[in-house]
Amino acid sequence: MPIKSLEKPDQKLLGKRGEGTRYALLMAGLELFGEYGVKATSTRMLAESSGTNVAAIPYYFGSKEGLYKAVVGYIVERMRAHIGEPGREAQQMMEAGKISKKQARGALQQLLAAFAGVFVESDEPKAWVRIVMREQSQPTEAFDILYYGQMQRVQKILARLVAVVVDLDPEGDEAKLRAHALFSQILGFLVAREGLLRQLGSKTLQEKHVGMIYRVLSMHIDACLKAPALSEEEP
Amino acid sequence: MPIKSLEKPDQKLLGKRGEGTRYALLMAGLELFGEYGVKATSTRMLAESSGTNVAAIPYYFGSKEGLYKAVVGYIVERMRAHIGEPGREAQQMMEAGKISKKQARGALQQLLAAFAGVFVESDEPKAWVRIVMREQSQPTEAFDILYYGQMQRVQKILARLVAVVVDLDPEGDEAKLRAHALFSQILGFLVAREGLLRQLGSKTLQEKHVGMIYRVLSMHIDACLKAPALSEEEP
DNA sequence: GTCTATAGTCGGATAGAC
DNA sequence: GTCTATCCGACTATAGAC
Repeated sequence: MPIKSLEKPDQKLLGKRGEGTRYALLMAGLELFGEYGVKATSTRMLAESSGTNVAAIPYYFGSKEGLYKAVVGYIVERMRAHIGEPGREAQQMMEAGKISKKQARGALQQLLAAFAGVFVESDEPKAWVRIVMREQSQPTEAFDILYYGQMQRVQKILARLVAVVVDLDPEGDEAKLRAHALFSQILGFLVAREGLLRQLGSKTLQEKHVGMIYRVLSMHIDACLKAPALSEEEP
Repeated sequence: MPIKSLEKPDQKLLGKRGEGTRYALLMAGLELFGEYGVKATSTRMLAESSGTNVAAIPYYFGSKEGLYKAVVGYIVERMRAHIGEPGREAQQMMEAGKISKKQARGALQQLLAAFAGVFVESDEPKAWVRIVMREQSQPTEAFDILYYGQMQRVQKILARLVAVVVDLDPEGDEAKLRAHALFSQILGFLVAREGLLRQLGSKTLQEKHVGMIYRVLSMHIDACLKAPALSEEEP
């Protein structure tokens, strides 16, 4: 039984008969779509991996693509649970009124560390992260589900926190771009991992590597936030 | 003007009869494998796009996978031509003897700007970049061709330059990880572009965005390089 | 070297038994 | 709700004409 973490078997969903099959397909889709992509994952693979049969896919989800979209919706749901909390904290702080630079800096470190946890943490990138990345570089219809479901909120929070620290317009391009660059530093340890591992001469990320990655990222983030505002354009 | 189309039709390759067909397939593969991935690209698509026929693929390359490997080999060849130059300069400087921190800092900025040119520049990420990224996150047999063909060298140069600037062991993990983090900041504008574009409220990257991205990246790189060495482990 | 025709396989979706 | 059997289209690779 492979699936872990994101895939907490939600017992509430298993009440009705048939929900077990539905859920099993969802989990198999999460794993296989992440590993091989939608096109390369056959309904037969899904049926075997889930312990069901090919006919169950059109029955529950209309089609293979329907299953894929349901998987993406499930990812959004679970993302909320995982990185939602530090995000909510930061959001509440900002909405509650003024937030100091120091607080914003701390919130950024915390939020980005949460992402680093997801991206760096595990030996093998989690299947759902791969799905998200694939949608980023080659968006399908399902990208909207991801973006409006969760990503947009995270982007906004990051940009606003950066804006507070560096004294920028939170709606301006510089805040957005700088937030994106910060986030990218973390992302790189996920998407360009294979090359990194070869350079480190290791098959997987060792604990010593992970520890140093966290420290390097924290230091770099801090350094970047010390850089002053770039654009002083008059309106 | 940084990097231009990887796809320069090399006339020298078109001498013999049949080389035109071979080359046409190579170009079609570059485009279609980048756009859809290997599995999702059919031999029919390749034949139509190249103006040839399906039988030409096994004839020249043995199989569709053979064509893919040939495409990856071609990418390495062209990468050498493009980002090779600033890399060679930096390498020669280092091999020639001592290199000052200021020189190393300049070389890093130059080298990373060359990558930014490739990654940020065009509206649509070039097809070959997508192939490289796909191999990073889900390496196939072809990854070796990429890694030992070009990437390894770039990694080494970046790590050594970082080591000079920050006073680190060029073979140590910190230099490698910090170089990787710097590179990632640039990479993020390629792999997470869709989300960024939505945040910017734009269908494509505008010129004003590109300009600001360059400035932000340059500033961030400089800021990160000012951060002191982290590890002071005794041997 | 090029291309058409075709073999042989595997894909997704469906029908209908249980 | 579940599952087997099956349809039919799309796929890769090959055979063989030109």
